[in-house]
Amino acid sequence: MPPNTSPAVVLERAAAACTARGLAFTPIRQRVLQLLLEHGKGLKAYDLLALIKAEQPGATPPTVYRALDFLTEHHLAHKIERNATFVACTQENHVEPSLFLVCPKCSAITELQDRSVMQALCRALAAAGHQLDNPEVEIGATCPNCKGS
Amino acid sequence: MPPNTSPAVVLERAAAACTARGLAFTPIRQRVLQLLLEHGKGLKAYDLLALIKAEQPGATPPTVYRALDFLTEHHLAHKIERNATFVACTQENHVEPSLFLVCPKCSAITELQDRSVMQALCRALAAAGHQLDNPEVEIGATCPNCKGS
DNA sequence: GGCATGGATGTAATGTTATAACATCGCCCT
DNA sequence: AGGGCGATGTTATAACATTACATCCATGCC
Repeated sequence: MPPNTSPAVVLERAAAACTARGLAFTPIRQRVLQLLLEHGKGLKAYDLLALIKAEQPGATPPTVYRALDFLTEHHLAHKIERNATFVACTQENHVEPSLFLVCPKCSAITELQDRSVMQALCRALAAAGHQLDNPEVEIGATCPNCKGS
Repeated sequence: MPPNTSPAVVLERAAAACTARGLAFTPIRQRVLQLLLEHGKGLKAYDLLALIKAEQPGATPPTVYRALDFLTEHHLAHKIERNATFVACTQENHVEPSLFLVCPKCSAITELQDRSVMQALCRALAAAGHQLDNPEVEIGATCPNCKGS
């Protein structure tokens, strides 16, 4: 996979994945994913709502929350809990758990897959009698751009 | 340290730490920490507010948020971002980063220190050009009690 | 003593994030 | 045609958090 997959390609993959699984990739859902992809960094639900509203004045919170629920449920987007933002998933293959590096300064999100960290983590969890719950692990980490400042 | 340090001991340690650092461990702050300790698992700010209000009817959101800000700023408590709960810190020595295991079912919080996981994590972050931001890393992990169900 | 200072708290209002509940639409299937 | 069902529209409200400004009170200084 190229370092930065273009929004168009990701969208197309998402459409294909939905078709394959019998899911409805409706215009709203598609548009929300597109906005997330175009924006790049995490977007808040109400920012998204404002963008949608510009095109579709009747939009309300449920409009975007429902689309986001769909996208996150089907692993086309992720919710970053720590700052209540949403980000498009750009990993083709989402069987492996990912680390999400969230920059506290600029809110940029970097999705990172690292087998050895995950193994160490799962081992430690198992030793404590726990079990990794969801494959999205958020880490607060200053990004390269903000590290200097 | 014994496996479960008693609330009284932790409170006393907190009071000592504040005195040593010239901080005001006021009744409200003390009471909030005490409630967190007694409760054991994560408490939401408004649950805490309800408890405080029972004793002090004039309490409002800022009353508890200010106490929580104080406690988290001075590492006497932690905020669990993923479900907006707060938990007392029970580790005596908070120089080392900790993992916070958050059970998605029952919201129990387990604080875990594991050097090897942290080292693996920091190595992976460094390789990606990032730097660990805060020493509190949250992991969604089903707890031993909920694992069966 | 008088009084300025600054941290802590009181108080009111508001901002931000998320969901509940119910109505309606449109498609597919028979 | 009509039933079923998933998606969407619509209204209201719940849940979480902050801003802004007023007040209080302990301390230190004149």
